[in-house]
Amino acid sequence: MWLSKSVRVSLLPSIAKFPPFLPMHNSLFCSHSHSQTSLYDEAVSQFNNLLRERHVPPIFEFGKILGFLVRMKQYPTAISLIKQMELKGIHNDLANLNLLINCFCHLHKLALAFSVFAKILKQGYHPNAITLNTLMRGLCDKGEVKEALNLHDKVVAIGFRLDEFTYPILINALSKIGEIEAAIKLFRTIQDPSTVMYSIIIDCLLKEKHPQEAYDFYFEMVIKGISPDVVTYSTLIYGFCLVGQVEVAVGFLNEMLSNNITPDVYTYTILIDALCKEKKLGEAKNVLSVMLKAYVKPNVVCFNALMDGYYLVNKVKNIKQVFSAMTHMGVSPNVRTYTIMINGLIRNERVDEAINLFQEMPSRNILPNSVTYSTLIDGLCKTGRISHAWDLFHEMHDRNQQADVITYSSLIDALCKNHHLDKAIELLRKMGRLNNAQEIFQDLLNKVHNLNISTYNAMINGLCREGLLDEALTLWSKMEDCGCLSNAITFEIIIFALFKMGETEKAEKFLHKMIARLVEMMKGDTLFQ
DNA sequence: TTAGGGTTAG
Repeated sequence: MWLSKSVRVSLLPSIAKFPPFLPMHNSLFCSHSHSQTSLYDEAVSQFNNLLRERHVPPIFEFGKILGFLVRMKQYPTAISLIKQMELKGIHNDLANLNLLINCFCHLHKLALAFSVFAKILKQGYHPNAITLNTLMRGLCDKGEVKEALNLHDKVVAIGFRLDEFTYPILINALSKIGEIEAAIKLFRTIQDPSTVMYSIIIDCLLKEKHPQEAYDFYFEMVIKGISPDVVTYSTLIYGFCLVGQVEVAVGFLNEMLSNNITPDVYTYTILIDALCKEKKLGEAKNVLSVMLKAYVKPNVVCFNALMDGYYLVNKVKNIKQVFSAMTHMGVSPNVRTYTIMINGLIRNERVDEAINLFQEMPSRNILPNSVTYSTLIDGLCKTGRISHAWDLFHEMHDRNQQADVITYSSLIDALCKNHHLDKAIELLRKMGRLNNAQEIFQDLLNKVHNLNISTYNAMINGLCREGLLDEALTLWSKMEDCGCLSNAITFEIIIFALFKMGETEKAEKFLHKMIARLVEMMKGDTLFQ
């Protein structure tokens, strides 16, 4: 009921009036002739020209170029150019030193970032809000949110004035680590929260599935006269689609249109993705044509969402159409495009085509990541091609792509089902060396069921041999809980391992348990096998 | 010239 006023007439019927497919030859969307590389080369060569001038040009001339390189995410280059300036005896100003901090932060080299900060202080510059905001963002990006908050508290305590950019950084960081209460608490300390701050809180609440609270924040900002912008609306549309309230999302879309806020590529992509996930491909396509008519160029994310949708409804043929439209518009596929295609082909039982696509990736300069590997490994496992999956598992390891709980689960599941216990144990051994071994092991426990006693014994033995005694005992409990009672071999494995690890007390307990079980079985006139 | 929020894959 609380949303009835904001939900206007559904836009979907009006979208449906648009023609079914799009004019792909629109020259406005074709790729530009200036490549990123040439702009980069141009910037570096201009910088070198500045360095060669007889009279040192104003520092901000260097700064302009450095700023451009930072926007292009060319952090190592920017760092090396700043070093060259210093080698020539040109002193950087505060702006350039801030920029250097920014580069180190993006490369997660916080120690170096802080050493520049020390240099700023040593040279007698007064750090400004940008300096501190950049450092705080660097800490947050590295997961050191507490340290960022400490830094904030310290500088505020000495009377330093931060600015409107500071709080979005901190609130967002708290939100992203799930500390929503702390995020809201910090938000409430700010006198005049901005649209950005409201958007962050709304986004977080919706992602944590608290639509009512999110709506309350939205309502509060409107009442206070703080206008929601295209990001706020896109966030609301995304979040309400996420909690399954698509009609509310459409209401927000209508509201943003009547407030003359133009949807951008994010807004349209969010809608296209939501419709695709509901298998409403016709409507998704219509949103795409509305988008094109509004001269908003779809990006790779948008095409990826659409392709995933087509696979979901098994329309493999349409993928080629989308793929060529994408290429025609100068949008390059990325690793997710390939992963979506590989996954879609597997879902449509076209594993060989998926393998071909996977093999084509390096020639396109796109390297498979752990999701790509896991997707293909899972497909191979499910179609019984275990040895190929096993090879890929080793390949991903060699190429520094970390296997995770999903990769291990697929493989262990398949190996257990196909009686390749030796290999399952080899995996358990690898798991033991991982940070998230416990998580993977829990998942494994959920997956293994209906195994027979010799399978359990083999796995327990494997775990014991690797010194993973806790895991072995957990598996033992699970086995007994499942009604698969230990036999003499099970006890022997566990008792031997416990003695070997010096856990004499536990070993003796097991010994007693074994004897008691033996007596019990003899009483019941059952042979102890 | 430098700093803040929203979209896609197993």
